[in-house]
Amino acid sequence: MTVSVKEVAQRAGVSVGTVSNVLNHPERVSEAARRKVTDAIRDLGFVRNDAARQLRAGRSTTLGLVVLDVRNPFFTDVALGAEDAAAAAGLSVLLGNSDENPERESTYLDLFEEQRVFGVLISPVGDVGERLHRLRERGTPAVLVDRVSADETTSSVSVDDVEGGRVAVEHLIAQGRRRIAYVGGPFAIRQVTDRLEGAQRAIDASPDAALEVLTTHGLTVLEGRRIGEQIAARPAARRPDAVFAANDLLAMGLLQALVMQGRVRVPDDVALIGFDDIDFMTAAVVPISSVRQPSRLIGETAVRLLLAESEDPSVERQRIEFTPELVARASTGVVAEDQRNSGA
Amino acid sequence: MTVSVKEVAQRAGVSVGTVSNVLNHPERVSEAARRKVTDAIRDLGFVRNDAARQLRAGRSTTLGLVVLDVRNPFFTDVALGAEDAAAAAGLSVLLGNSDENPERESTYLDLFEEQRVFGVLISPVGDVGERLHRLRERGTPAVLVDRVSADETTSSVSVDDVEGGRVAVEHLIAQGRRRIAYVGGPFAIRQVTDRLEGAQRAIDASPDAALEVLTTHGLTVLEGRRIGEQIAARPAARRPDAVFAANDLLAMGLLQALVMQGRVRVPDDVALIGFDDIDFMTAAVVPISSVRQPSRLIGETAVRLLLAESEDPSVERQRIEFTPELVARASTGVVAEDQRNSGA
DNA sequence: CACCGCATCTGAATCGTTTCAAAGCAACTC
DNA sequence: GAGTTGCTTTGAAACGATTCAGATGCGGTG
Repeated sequence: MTVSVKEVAQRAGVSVGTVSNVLNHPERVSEAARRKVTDAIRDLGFVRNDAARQLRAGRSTTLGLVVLDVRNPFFTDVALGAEDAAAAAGLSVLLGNSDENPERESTYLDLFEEQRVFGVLISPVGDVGERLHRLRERGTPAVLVDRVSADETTSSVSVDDVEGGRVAVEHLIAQGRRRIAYVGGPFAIRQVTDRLEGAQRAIDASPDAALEVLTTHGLTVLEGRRIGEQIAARPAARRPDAVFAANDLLAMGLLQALVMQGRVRVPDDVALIGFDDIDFMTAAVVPISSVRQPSRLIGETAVRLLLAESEDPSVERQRIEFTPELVARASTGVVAEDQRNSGA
Repeated sequence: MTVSVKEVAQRAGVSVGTVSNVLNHPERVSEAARRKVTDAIRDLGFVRNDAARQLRAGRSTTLGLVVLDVRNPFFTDVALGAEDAAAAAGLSVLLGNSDENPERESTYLDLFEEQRVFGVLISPVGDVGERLHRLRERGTPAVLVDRVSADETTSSVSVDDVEGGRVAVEHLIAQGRRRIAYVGGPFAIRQVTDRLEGAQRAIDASPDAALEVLTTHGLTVLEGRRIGEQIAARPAARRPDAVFAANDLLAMGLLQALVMQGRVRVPDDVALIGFDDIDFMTAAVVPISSVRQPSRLIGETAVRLLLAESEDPSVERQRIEFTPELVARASTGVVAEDQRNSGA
């Protein structure tokens, strides 16, 4: 059924070793032999069996990336950055979607480990320190993405979520808002907690501001819509005058629910700010303010750190933390002259 | 470094065959032996080497999915559907992003073939008939996604793009528009051509309507913005009164460019409709009309067909074609009471 | 012409798992 | 007690690519 090196060797009239050399070390092979072998490969339609190759090599040329939610453009952007950087190093990326579910996360890690992937990038749901430790002991390096590493053994690439949260709420306060709601969850996700902490700091710095926390079951448009409906249903006096959503998908859902009911005006009644600054924010009913993360760069950097660690496992671990950037738009009362040029 | 079955066997005091049986056919093994083996596995931290397993088995439990653009929520939804269906069959999905680039597409197909993936799902850029034929000859089944198969040898799951295009433009005409622009490209992508053909049909059915074609280099927000700026820059009399965008990302970009310049009102001056009906459309500045495709279902169905073909390679090929559905919103002058509940 | 160095080629050994024919063993039948 | 049955276990063979120590051949040298 499948053509193997042996058959190629036979057809070309050389040994299997020579075939392998043509494939992997062409400089060691004479012009004539190379010709014969490449011809035979073409004629027979030979395709290298990666499993056999890996078995011998001990490690694959694939790296695994586990994200919290593939539907979130932030993560597809991270994946894109990772893919680029990996491709440049001759690696490819296997993308897993944990859907904020620790079990699925664990399943993907198992899968990656069985595959002896080159390395793992992960945006974890819960605490994976122990897990990554074991992985590394068995020779698979790992890098945390969008989360600061808790110990010295793991590199990480992230954004200062606390600062991001602080900046977001500071901005809301600067716009005159005082009764602020934080929408996010579950709190097992570190980003959710950190952004809240940042929010709290900004509140603490402003004596007359108050923070209310509304918990969601996930960071999705649907959950945002649910909370938005709750807020819209309240009597006007009991509504917050600003909402900081833990990410843009939530913000999107919130906006839909608030505006479409027609009862709440954004930003007049309620200001709104999200987090991530995904491309779609500019095009929202009311362009939504957000806190921008350099998503592609995060992916690229994570791969770079992974490569460094894999080349020299004793290399010092790095915790790279980017500083997020406030992007103010109409949803927080800033008249947006917002022709930003995102993308390439 | 790595623990193998041999070491597990030694530690447990049994043969390697027994270890393998514990892993793969536990019912064949006595309770006592199973205990000893599982204990040894735990103690040693044994993790199966998938490469070796595959080498023996001849085929992996991973399937490859190549999409045109991971950043397009339509494709992540398809991927999600595929992932679900695959997981139910004990398979996992390797996601590749061709970025509408035939070379990248080809690279992913090579990669998948070397990996001896279980099967390939592909939303092709150009003509891959020949390529898939060769793949199948070597034992890897393939299913086309979001594209009708050109021959009898390949199954496909798609949406009737011609009908979708027709419905979209028919709707624009019904809303009183006559000078209609189609925005899309490159035309190597079949969906782009088919949707145009549908548009043309609707135009042909209405003697006083005219169609103008504006070509883009890709189906992205950025390209949409570029064309939108061109349209906005025209004198009002030379503008179309309706735009049909080949997909939602383009529509999003168009909307941004049209509305944000402040010169063109949507839908008053220019009506706008997209294609795919991604989640974000409801939340746009002006909620954008679209043609909905059952994206998750497409992914699930594709996996189903792949499984069928892999079980019995002689099974009859199917071309499943879903009928897309018009979703009218404010961007085409329909007052949207649009609380649709998308997602789970 | 014997010897050397160099470039090239060879093929057995190896990676770790699964499979499967054969063997071992205990219980049971006649 | 010989024979049979059925359950477990064994261990060598196989999967296909890569590696590497040694073989081969060739031109050049003294």
